Amino acid sequence: MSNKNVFLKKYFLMTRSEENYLKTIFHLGGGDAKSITTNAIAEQMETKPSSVTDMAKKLSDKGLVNYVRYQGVSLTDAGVKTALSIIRKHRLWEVFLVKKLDFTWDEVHEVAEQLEHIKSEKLIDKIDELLDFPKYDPHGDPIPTKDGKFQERDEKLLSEMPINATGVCVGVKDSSVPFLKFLDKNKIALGNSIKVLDKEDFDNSLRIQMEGKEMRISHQIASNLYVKKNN
Amino acid sequence: MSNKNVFLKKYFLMTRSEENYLKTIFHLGGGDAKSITTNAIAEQMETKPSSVTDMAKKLSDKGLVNYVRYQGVSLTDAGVKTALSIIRKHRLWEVFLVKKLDFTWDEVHEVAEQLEHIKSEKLIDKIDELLDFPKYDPHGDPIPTKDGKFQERDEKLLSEMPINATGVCVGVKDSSVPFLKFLDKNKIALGNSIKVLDKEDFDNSLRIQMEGKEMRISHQIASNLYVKKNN
DNA sequence: AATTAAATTTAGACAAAACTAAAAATAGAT
DNA sequence: ATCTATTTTTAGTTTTGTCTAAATTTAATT
Repeated sequence: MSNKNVFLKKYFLMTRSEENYLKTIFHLGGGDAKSITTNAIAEQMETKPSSVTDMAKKLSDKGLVNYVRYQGVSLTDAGVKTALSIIRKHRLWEVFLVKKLDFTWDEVHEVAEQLEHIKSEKLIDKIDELLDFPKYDPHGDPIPTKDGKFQERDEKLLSEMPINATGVCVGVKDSSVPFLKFLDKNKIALGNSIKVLDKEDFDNSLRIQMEGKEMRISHQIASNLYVKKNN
Repeated sequence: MSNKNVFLKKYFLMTRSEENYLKTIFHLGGGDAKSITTNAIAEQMETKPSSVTDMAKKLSDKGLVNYVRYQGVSLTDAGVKTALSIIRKHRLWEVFLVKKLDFTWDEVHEVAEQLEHIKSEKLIDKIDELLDFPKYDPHGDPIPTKDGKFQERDEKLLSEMPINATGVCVGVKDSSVPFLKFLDKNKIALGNSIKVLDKEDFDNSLRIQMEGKEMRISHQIASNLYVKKNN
């Protein structure tokens, strides 16, 4: 193997497992210099803390995480960049599946988990172009740009909106299959207009108007729906 | 793990490596009850014969190949079925890349090698539908149907056509990047009409008419181009 | 039929990524 | 400040897929 390839191997070739760790650490907040514990990562990934320790060392050797024994890990700049590129691929594939292949929003995650590891810059850029450069995935999560810029949104959980506030559904916090199916069944979709009519102190449930229709929403639901407030 | 999943694991879950072996064995002719030697497989896959032996045992245990020590392997019916499903995915993805994402035909193989291992029946069926159920991939190779039917074509190598015979370019035997780029540069494309004008005994080169334009073709090229003869 | 060359398999080792069980370090509570 | 409960790491093992080197079988030749 040539010197050049040794370089490539060390700095660019990521295994599927390494990519999944970076993604998880990012989602747990490890991109903001915050240290994430091995336990937290293990729980999220349904693996054992000892496995996380092994991987932390490997990713640290590659310069992708800062790891201090017993203190947890955080992502380096290179780690953040890599994590964002995987998240970008994941979310673009989700949009592709929904827009081009008629998948429902509760079906896309599992397949995107596989597609996000396909290695071809041209492929994902062309998919991006085919979809006309979408800004959000089917669950309302923002899609990082090619150069790793992350669009943060000014959104609130429905449960945190005051009475009489109006807005638009823009995302879900919980994107599990049962929750998404529940939303479908109750005709709650991203893009829907929302007005908070009343809050019930007793159980924290809400009375809202959605697309003109009045309905009651439990706290459980309201605390998993993101709304962009009208100003 | 439940009993059901043990069943699934043994009979359905194929690793990437197992899938690549089955595909290679099929391409070497192991689907026609013919025995393929470990050496041939090793050479094709750029691996060592001892590694092939190991995998032969594993695939035999799974009922996907017939393996007799020192005699080589051939695919069982289940093995053929699995190989065809991977080849189907590979070729459909190639069509997708060319038709929907403007890849050139020399760029698609490498990416399709990755995409062919994505596990989602719905995904590949939807891709098939999006492409309007294509019968051939960008190199003219037939795409197996969902139920594993393989469309054989009545095609000849250009080098085997008699003088004055006419036909249409339908495929390439060698689909390496240099050969495909050569064809592009010389405006030789699938679908082009062809007439054999003359054969040169000295070096086996051909004088042909392609889309009305006369050109000289070396034996090397002619023996890697498939032509469908007009009747 | 014996010998030799080539192909194939076995045995043992390694790397990646996971695990278990035991040891070590940290943090919380008195 | 010490003790204990929890967290984290270490050490050693497992599985998958690969490798090398040695042993074995097959095939070819005389």
